[in-house]
Amino acid sequence: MNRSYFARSVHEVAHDLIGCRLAVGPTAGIVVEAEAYEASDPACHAYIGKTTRNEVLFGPPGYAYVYLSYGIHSLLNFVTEPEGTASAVLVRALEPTDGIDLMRERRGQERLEALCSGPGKLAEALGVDLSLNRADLFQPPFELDEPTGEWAGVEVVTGPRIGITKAAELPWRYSAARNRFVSRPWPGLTTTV
DNA sequence: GCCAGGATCGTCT
DNA sequence: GACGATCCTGGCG
Repeated sequence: MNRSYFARSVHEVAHDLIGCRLAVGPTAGIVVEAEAYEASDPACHAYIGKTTRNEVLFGPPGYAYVYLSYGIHSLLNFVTEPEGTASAVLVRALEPTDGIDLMRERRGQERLEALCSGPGKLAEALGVDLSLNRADLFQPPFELDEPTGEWAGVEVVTGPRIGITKAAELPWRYSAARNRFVSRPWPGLTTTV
């Protein structure tokens, strides 16, 4: 994987990230849920124009956008599309694979399903905080790899995004089908390939 | 199992 | 001064 992977449509990237392996330091997991936020989208932080906080969204792709939600949780995004076009993929859930004991320690939770099944949870489990805002996804501590083995060609389903009030009806949430680590299961999903 | 409530702070008006 | 791209706990059935 290289930087041009992120220079595509935010929707393509969000879809294709499902099944990819994301490592941050000694912890890692498979991406099983992600959401797309594009510049023309009222729910996107870039919608209001460039500010100090969202500046990285307007820059080149393949960088991390991390911000604080509800004053408590750090949320991890990947900047997509060419420089000048502001969009990002929110990483919403992982299936844990590496450093699981460390994740348990950081999260204060034992259940495997409770470690990375939500954007705030996975950031805490991976040790992602505001200091990683603007970090290059192609440099340590990040490591990203395309799907291998059973994850190659995994079935992806789409549905409405979660936890937003603006443009909540757009089906820009992507997740692995039949996966118990997604942040929230739902009935009647549309299946894509 | 479901729901209500509270924690907590950077960012923007 | 208000508002979140959230999470956990406790109460109730």
